[in-house]
Amino acid sequence: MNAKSHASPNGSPTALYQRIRGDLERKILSGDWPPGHRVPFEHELMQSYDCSRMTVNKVLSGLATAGLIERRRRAGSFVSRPRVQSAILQIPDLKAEVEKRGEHYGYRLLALEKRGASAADKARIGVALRAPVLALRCRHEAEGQPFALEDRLINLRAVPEAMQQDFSQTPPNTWLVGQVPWTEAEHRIAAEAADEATAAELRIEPGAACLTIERRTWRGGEPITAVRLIHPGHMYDLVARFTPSA
Amino acid sequence: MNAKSHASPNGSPTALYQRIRGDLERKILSGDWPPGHRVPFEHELMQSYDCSRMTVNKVLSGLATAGLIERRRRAGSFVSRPRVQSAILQIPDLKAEVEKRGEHYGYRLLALEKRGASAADKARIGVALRAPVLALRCRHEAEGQPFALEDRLINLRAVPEAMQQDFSQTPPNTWLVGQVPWTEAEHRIAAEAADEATAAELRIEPGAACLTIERRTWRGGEPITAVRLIHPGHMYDLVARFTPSA
DNA sequence: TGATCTAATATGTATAGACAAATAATCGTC
DNA sequence: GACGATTATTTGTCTATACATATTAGATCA
Repeated sequence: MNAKSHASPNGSPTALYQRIRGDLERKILSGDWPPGHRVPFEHELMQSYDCSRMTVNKVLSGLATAGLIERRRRAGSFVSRPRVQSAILQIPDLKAEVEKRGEHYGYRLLALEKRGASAADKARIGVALRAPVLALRCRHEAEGQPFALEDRLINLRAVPEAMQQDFSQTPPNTWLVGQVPWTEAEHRIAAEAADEATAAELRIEPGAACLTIERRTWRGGEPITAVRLIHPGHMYDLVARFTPSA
Repeated sequence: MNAKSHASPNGSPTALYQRIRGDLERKILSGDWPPGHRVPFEHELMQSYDCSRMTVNKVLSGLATAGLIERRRRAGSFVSRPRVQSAILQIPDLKAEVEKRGEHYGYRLLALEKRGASAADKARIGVALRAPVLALRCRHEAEGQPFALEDRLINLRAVPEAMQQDFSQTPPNTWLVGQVPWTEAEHRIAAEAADEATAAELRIEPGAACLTIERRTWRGGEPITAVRLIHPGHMYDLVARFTPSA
């Protein structure tokens, strides 16, 4: 028996694997199979679809790593309990984002300093006291209007190349993305009132609501960078979308 | 030759698949293999690890669906270009979250109305004009202190059971999670100043910075619910974490 | 030179069979 | 009925093989 004999009956060229996966996903996501429902055993599925166990196994393990089902030996596979409420949060590259909307992107370096890490720096980025760090503060603009303040700390032990970079031209944001690989990241999102300095630099009223995003990244436990982005709350929305089934 | 002969040399019981995957992931995430680098061919890996092609194929396809590599027939597999900056945003179940911290959770239903969808409702949740919706507003408290205002619209055509539910006891939040499966969600995060009513209900100063999260969910294109959560900005942080390698 | 055809190659999908490991169910014993 | 050992079932992993399919590099030809 050869693989071709399993092309779907209607002649569509979809792989059998995809077809089974789609069928099961639909049953689960439609609520047809509620959480806790037992998915057919592998040997039942191989009969239904007239295929080998490897094929249905691949489908079921895939669904398991995607979190749609849970599998227990001897017991079977079960539709997972209520989905965790999670979403993919896209942290945009500001320059690319602005230009994608056809607006003119502007950038201004406000301050740059190489220094030994202070106690505050240490708390923020997690390097040793007096370890070399690069601190910079800059402003992003769209059509001449400030829309984000970036306050960044870079661990120079992890990213020594940062010293060679001319940050008066390239935003650190844009440079670091794609330059330095990371393995872990943490984000913290909060709303705060703008203080005097921030308000002046963003050209908004002191006390106005701002959306702040703090982001820290590591590579194998070593801190890379910590950044704090302050957006005027009214002009910036973060949109996160989630659709199951990669 | 049997499967057992591939137990890792040091006697660890890890599956060969896991070991290969770990090895390759480390190479990629450490930056050892930079973006664009060609991963060894399947036949090369099967020689290195002395295993069958199916095994390395499973590893490589896994890495591909995880987005770490890209595969091209005849050309080979390549480490992906700079990772998209995305993160898993955990939208917590408020009640569970508060109780997890050992604090007393309180809840108060402020308003509940069944009505035909207004134009505003239509814009917000996407149902037809005058379609039946359930609108409710409630407050979440931790240790007696308000920390979130929930303003929700439920599409009664999609979730008729909502009418039977006693929302003066159970937060809609908690009830909907795990009750109604969904396939798509959209989140919008912004900072806003509290208006008079909001400030009174949250017991904060009018104009204080608030973190608002809007969330809309669908099931197969049909709107389920739209919710707006308003948090006093100072007391609520959202933490999102990302670690590659499911 | 440039376009086109051809063969080689790497991945994509699938099969059938094998043994390992975990665990639910059963049976036997006290 | 409670407890413990045994058995059966299901998933987890792996092998060796096969053919399909996309794509590239090289050969061929206009």
